[in-house]
This record gives sequence, structure tokens and C-alpha cells, in this order.
Amino acid sequence: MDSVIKMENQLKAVSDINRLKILACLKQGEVCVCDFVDVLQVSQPAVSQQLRKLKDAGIILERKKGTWKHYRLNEEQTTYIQAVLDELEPISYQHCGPGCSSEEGVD
Amino acid sequence: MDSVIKMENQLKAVSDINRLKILACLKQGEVCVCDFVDVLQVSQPAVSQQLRKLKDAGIILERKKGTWKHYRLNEEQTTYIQAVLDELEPISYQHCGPGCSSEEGVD
DNA sequence: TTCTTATATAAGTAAACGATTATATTAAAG
DNA sequence: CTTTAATATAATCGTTTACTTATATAAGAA
Repeated sequence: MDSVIKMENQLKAVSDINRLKILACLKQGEVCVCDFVDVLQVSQPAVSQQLRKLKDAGIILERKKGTWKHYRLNEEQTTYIQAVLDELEPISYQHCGPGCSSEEGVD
Repeated sequence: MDSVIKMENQLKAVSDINRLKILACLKQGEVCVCDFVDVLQVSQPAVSQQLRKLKDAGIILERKKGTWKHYRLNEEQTTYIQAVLDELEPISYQHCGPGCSSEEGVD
């Protein structure tokens, strides 16, 4: 099998300090892009690119709400990615603005 | 905590197809460097370098026996690395020579 | 000691990575 | 329609990665 290729891809996706921090944030629930900029202390495009890698690997999912995009953990994970998530300490963050809170987007 | 740093290091160590294959071989027991050259189809120095990364990350251990070096999985693993190992399908390999079999080295 | 064998280290290189700045897209507001 | 705001994409660049070949190290054999 080359499920080992999928494994490599998923492991690559989580073997970066900033992407691990993104996942640590997402343990609390949905987060929008602007919040990550604060937490990671990198530029907005950098955050976008990291999110894309996690999304391409199937580790996170996105939800569009107006101009905002909210990201959340995929509830279905491979056992090894789930083990990584389980080990991560949650990171708290500040919502960047009123329109950006995920709660109001949940209908 | 920056156990997240250790996590990043260990995940980097296993997020490479050749190093995953090395681990898949090691599920069968001890393996010497020369065997990996056959399995991975890369040069001997390349194998040495991969093994060093896994060793530095604490994922494998080495045992010297004359001119040979045998590598094996560390029996103590973090939960997420263990989850990766559990998911790997073992890879069978040919012992490169009589002096290279791990069995005779076990006293 | 000298030769051979197994492995490690050094040096060089092409490709991948992760950031940046600049620009494009998309949707809501005025 | 124009402006503003949130996000994505493009182009660029310095760093890291993983290989290669060449050389060094270390141990057993002759």
C-alpha cells in the first residue's frame, strides 16, 4: 500500500511549529484567519498558506461566512494525527472583532 | 510548555518517506545499515544521515557490533510516535550478509 | 602493518519550505 | 458603483532538507 504516502503528507503537515499552534488553537473550536495572525505573530498571507496545507492534508475544514472564513478541526482523523491533537495543550486567543466570533455564525 | 518543540522535532523526524520505511523495517527487529541501502535504494551515506535524525529524535537506538551497527526501535515512545509506528505496515528485507544478522549479535 | 569492510562525516547542490511584500479576489457597507 | 475589510494568490528570497560524491574513521583479517 502507499497509505504510507498519505501518512507522510499528513505528518509533514503537522511537523511545523506554527501549524501545531494553529491546531492547538482549534482545540477550543472554530477560529477565523485574523485570530491566527495575532497568535502566530506572522503575516496574514503566511497564515493563509499554513491553513491551506492543513486543509489539503484533510486535517482541518473551513466554513465561509461573509468575508470571513472559519476553520475547525476535522472530526475524522487518522489515529496518528488524533494522537498529536490529544497531546497538544490548547492555546487561548482573542477574537479579532465582533463579526469574527464563530458563535454568531453558527445557525 | 515547549514540549511542543519536542513534538515538532519528533514529527519532522518521521515526516519523510525514507525514514518511515526505515521504521517499517525496524518493526521486524534490529536492522543493520547495509540492509537499509537495499531497501531504500539510496546511497549508504544517505542512510547514515537518516538514521542519525531518527536517533537524535530519540525514536531509534543503536548497538555496535564490530564494524556493524544495528539499529532498533526505542521501546519508549511518545504516544503520537507510537501511533505512527502502529499504523506502519512492516517491511521485510534481506540480510546483506552472514555477519550482519542481528540474531548472532544478541548474547 | 596493511588491506578490506562497515559506517560516519564533509562538502556541494538542487529542490522544498516558510516567510515576506505586492496584488487579486470577494463580499459587505456606504 | 466605489470603498473598505477579510482572505487568497503570486512573486521573491533566505534557510533547510535530502541527496550525491569524496574522504575519514574504526575494527577485523591477512
